[in-house]
Formats: sequence, C-alpha cells, structure tokens
Amino acid sequence: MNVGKAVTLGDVASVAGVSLSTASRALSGGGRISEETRQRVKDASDRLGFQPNALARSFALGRSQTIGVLTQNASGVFTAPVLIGATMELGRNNQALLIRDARFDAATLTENVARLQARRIDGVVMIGDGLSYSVPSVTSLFRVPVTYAFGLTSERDDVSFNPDAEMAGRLAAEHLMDTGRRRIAHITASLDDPAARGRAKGFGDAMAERGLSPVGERPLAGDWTFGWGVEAAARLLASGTEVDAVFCGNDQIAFGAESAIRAAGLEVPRDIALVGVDNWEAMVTEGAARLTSIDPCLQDVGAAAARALLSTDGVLPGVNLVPCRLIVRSSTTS
Amino acid sequence: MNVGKAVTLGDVASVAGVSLSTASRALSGGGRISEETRQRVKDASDRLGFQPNALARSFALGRSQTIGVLTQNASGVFTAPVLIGATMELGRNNQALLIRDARFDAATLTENVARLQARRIDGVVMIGDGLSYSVPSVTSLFRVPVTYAFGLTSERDDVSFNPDAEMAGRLAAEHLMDTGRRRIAHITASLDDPAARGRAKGFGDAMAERGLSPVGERPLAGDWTFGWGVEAAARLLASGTEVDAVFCGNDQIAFGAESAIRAAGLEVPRDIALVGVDNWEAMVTEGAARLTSIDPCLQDVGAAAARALLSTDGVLPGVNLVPCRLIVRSSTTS
DNA sequence: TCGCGGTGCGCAATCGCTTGCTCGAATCGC
DNA sequence: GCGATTCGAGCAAGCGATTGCGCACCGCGA
Repeated sequence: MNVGKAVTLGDVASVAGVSLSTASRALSGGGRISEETRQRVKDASDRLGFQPNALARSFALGRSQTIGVLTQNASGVFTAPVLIGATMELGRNNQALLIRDARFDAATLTENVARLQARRIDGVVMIGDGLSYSVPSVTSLFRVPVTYAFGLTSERDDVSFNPDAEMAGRLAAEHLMDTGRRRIAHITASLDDPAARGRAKGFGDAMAERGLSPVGERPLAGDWTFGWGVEAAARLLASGTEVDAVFCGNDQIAFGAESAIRAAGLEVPRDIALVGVDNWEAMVTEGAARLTSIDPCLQDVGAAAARALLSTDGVLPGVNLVPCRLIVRSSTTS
Repeated sequence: MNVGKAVTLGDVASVAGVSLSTASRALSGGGRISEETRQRVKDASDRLGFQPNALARSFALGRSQTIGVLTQNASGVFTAPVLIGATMELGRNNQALLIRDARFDAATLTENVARLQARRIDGVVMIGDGLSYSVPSVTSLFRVPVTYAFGLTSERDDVSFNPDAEMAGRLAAEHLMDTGRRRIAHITASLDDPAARGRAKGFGDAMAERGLSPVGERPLAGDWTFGWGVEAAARLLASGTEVDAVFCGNDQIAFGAESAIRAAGLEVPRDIALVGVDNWEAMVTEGAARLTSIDPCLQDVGAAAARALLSTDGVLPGVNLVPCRLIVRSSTTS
C-alpha cells in the first residue's frame, strides 16, 4: 500500500478486500454489485480519504472533462460577462476549460482547433462578439458538440444562445404602461442593428397589445451614444409632441436623454419616465435619477451555452433566446 | 495501424520504422538519438499529422496542464477583467483552467481544494475581490504553487500581483504638470482605502519632486461616487481657491466633478483639467470632454499572476506591483 | 586482436482507472 | 432434483504516452 502518496483505487480495493474492478464499479455506480459490497467499498474509500485521480479517469474514458472556449473578443464590454457566465457554469460542473482566442485567419484557426482536439475536449463553446451577431460556424470542424453564445452562424442547426431582444422591448413597454404612462417614445440605434430592431419590435408589439402605439411613426434611430441620447431627446421635446416616457435602446442613450430632459427644465420621472437597456452598473447608478434598465443577463447567455454542452436535455437546434430582466429604479417610479 | 482514428505515437513509430520509445524521445527532445533518426520520426509525424494526446501525456507526466483558479467575486466590475486577463494568459500557454468560486466557509473550501487536487492541477491563481485587498492565504493547502491577483494575504511570502496605485497617482500628477498645470487638487475616496491612499501618495510625491504641492492640505476624501465628485468639486470652486486641474480618484468622481465644473460656468479642460482613474469605457467616452484617465491594466494584473505560475523566473515572493498606463483624452488637452 | 567506453535504440514497466468477458455460486422453474 | 438463469465479482486488456535499464554495435587505443 502506498504510504505518503495519494491513495489510489487499488488501496481502497485492498482495504475493502475486493478487486480493483469491483471497487471501480462500486464507486462509479455501474455494473452489478451487491449493496453490501458497494457499501464496504464506499466505507473504505471514505476512511482512506480516497480522491479519484481525475486525470487518469479522463484518460481511461477518453473524455477530458474539459471544454474548449473560443472567443472573438474576450475583453469586450459585452462579451466579458458572457465569457464569465460560461466560465463559472463550467466550473460549477467541474469542467475545466481551455480558452483560445479565435482569430479567424486560416492558420490560427487550424492551430486553435488542433490544440483543442489534442486535449480531447468534450465540447466547444464559441462566444461571438455580440456586435454583428454573426459568427463563423465551426461545428463541422469538431467531432464534439459545439454551442454558440452571443452570436449567430449561417448554419440553421447550430445551437446558439442569444439575449431575447424582443423581450427587452416588451418588458420596457409593459413596465411603463403598468406605471401609467401612455405617450411613450423610443430612442434607439440604427434599426439595421439586430438588437435595436428586436427591442423596437417587442416594444411596439407590447404597446399594440394594449391598444396603444408608440409616439412617432418610427423610433428615433441614431447610434448607441450618450450624444445621440441628448440630441434625440432634445429634438423630441422641441417638436412639442406630448411624451410621458422614453424607452431608450441602451443606458448611454438614456443617460443622454436624461441630461436633455433636465436641461429642458423637466424632471425624471415626474414628467418623463426613462427606461434603458444593458443595466450597466457604471451608468445606471449615476445621474440624478437612478436608471430603470433591462438587464440582458449576459452571464446567463454564456451559462446557457455552457449548460447545453453538459446536458443536451431539452436543447433545441437553432437559436435559443435567453430571457432578460427588468430592474426597476427611480427613473420610472418615484 | 489505426484507420479513421486519431493517429498515435505508435503509428508514427511504425511508419518511421522505430520503436515507440525512440519516437517519443525523438519528438520530445530528450535521450540519445541520432540526428538522422530524429529527422525520420519528425517527418513521419508531420506526414501523418500526428497530434500528441495531451491527456495521455499529462497522465504519464503527472501534470495536468491545468491551473486552478479561485475567485472571490468573479462578476465584479473590477475582478472580471482580472479574471479574464488570467484566463487569456493561461489559454495562450495552452493551460486549461478549472474555476471555482472560493466561498470561504470551511466545507466549501475543503470541497474546492479537494476538487482541484483531484485534477492534479499544476498551480493555483487566487483572485481577490479587489475591494478589501484582503484575501485568505491558501498557499499551505496546496502542494503546487499559488499566486494571488488583486488581493493581499497575511503571509509575507505569498506571491501577489496588484495594481500600482502610487504609480497611478504619479502618472496623473506628472501628466498634469507636463501640460502646464500648477494648482492641482485631489478628490478621492476615504484614505482608509488602500487604493485611494496609494494614489494620493504617488500624486503628492510626484508634485513634491517638482517643488509643488497639491491644492489644499489634504485630498478631499469622500467616496467613489459621481455624487461625491459633484459635491467636492462644487465645494472646491466655492472656496475660491485657485485651481487649474483636479486629479480624481476614479472616473465616477471625475465625471461628477466635470458636471459641477460646467454648472459653475467653467470649461474642461480650458479652465480646469481633469484626470480620472479606472479608464472605465462607459464613463470616459461620455460627457462633453472625453476623460483622460489612468488605466489600472487589470487584465495585466491577472495575466501576471498566471504567468508567474508558468515560469517562476524573476518572480519574487511578496507583493508585485503591476504598472498602470495613462490614457490621454480631451479632458486634459484641447 | 582484445577490451573498453560511448552511442543509438528497443524492451518493458508504469501511471490509475474502466470495462468486456468469464467463471463460480446462488436462485429459480418445471 | 436437475438444468437454466441470474447475479456478483475477478481477470486482464486496454488507454497513449514517458522512461529506466540493458543490449548491440561502433570506433579507438593498447
């Protein structure tokens, strides 16, 4: 018996007075084993403080308990939470991960794939950059399952997880209507942006369902900046249109809008309520009114993609939408 | 020979007409091998596209090529970049990582340590929460090296990596003096906070070295918020003290200060230049003047801690300070 | 010519665990 | 009561690499 070294399954077996294979089966659950023997082995295992050598196990099984993670832009403001969500979910399930930056020139790609294959990874999570929502499909390069987070591929059957943009719009609209607002405008980025489009649609749909319609024929579409928020809100106020709430496509726009509203001598939320999207700590807690915002739950997006690799139960091919969450603060309720 | 399966070292050996052991030595560099044989094996390896099974290799070597990562608060605004920095650095070096949330109740700790040990990890990076800068020492729990990022332990010899707060203060002061400012005030959080204290010290030292001293006897110490920035700046202006620049302890304070300065009818940077700390995307690019800020390079902090595990060259026990970087924007130069 | 040291390479053990197959014993059915 | 099942457990073969040891062969000096 080993002394001073890690205790192996062999030690457990000999203490329990059974063979190695029996000990293995007793602990891992498989095979036909009498309850009594199983218990005896378990006792021995506990008594010796047996820690199975995960490395050896992985080796024998041919599975590494390791998931490959390919990122396009790991340090991006939006992608970081996705990465972290995936990371933590894998950690919780005792999966190691091997991260590689997925630069997509052919040589690097080959190299990345080879490295992952060499580690006999059990699956791959590909994390998009969340901007274009467009990600190259790498599914066919691997023999193991691949899921995508925060991006769409051109392959219809690729399993991807993305924030539910329409839901964000709905939540915002419903919350504003619930708090008594009726004249709601929408300031957002260009509708060429899928996220902006989705939010606008959910917003419009939710209002329509209650027989209302947004202020203005179309959303005020510009870009995602503070500056655009200022400009659009100012324009809106100057037009004389009656408005009692603005749904802003993101927090920066909302922050800009707030600034314009205050500059016009109005108050948030008394005169105009504001809802943003992104729930961006740095923004939402600053400013005079703390901003009600839709949290896209990006960590959940990453976590969902990771989870889909660990258990395929209930995972459908195609695009899966991850729900977002409304965080109410003082920009909509006094 | 295997068909349709991954090619093994055995395949390479038989193609090269040598034994397994010779092939191994030829590829891994050790042992006495004639140059000719080595070349023959390498050719065969290339021709077959041999990818060594990293899992088997790890197993045989007893090293897993996996690093354990313990986090205290993975999703924190400040800790996330540190985690990502460590993560990416490990990925670049083909180290897998196994993340566990380091809750420090006894049971969870034991469990975490056991899980990591079971995977035969080669090292541990412990990532602090960056707030208290105080992290429990876990070095003695592992037989493998442990480094700390973004936190300090009570053990003098623990290898830790932290942002260089004094340098942040120095960089700010020097930049402001370089651009002609002389009457520089400092608005920051409570000096009980080590980061605030360090920045204030570096700031004061750098000014003293040029025969100047900060405006006011002591920094205006409050908290890290926008609100405090507004208040402190307003107070400063109201006091009538001559001021041509303010070094703010973080970006939120700076953003608040800018707001107060503009409210007083002054202009940034014409009348008063502003420097923040954190280089927080969400803040620095908004507002009228884009904010000059000190980037604490948190990713570098994580990366440094990771790197110290991979190669101990030049790593000193104790606290290692990671340099920060000045990012010049329009709040200090017109 | 013999002996010796050094060089190049292969044999076989090893790492710790999983698993297909086999075998003995106990149980069951007729 | 005896053959047919079934159940429990062990044997031994992998998994794919690394590595200590020994063997054959070479060249050189005596």
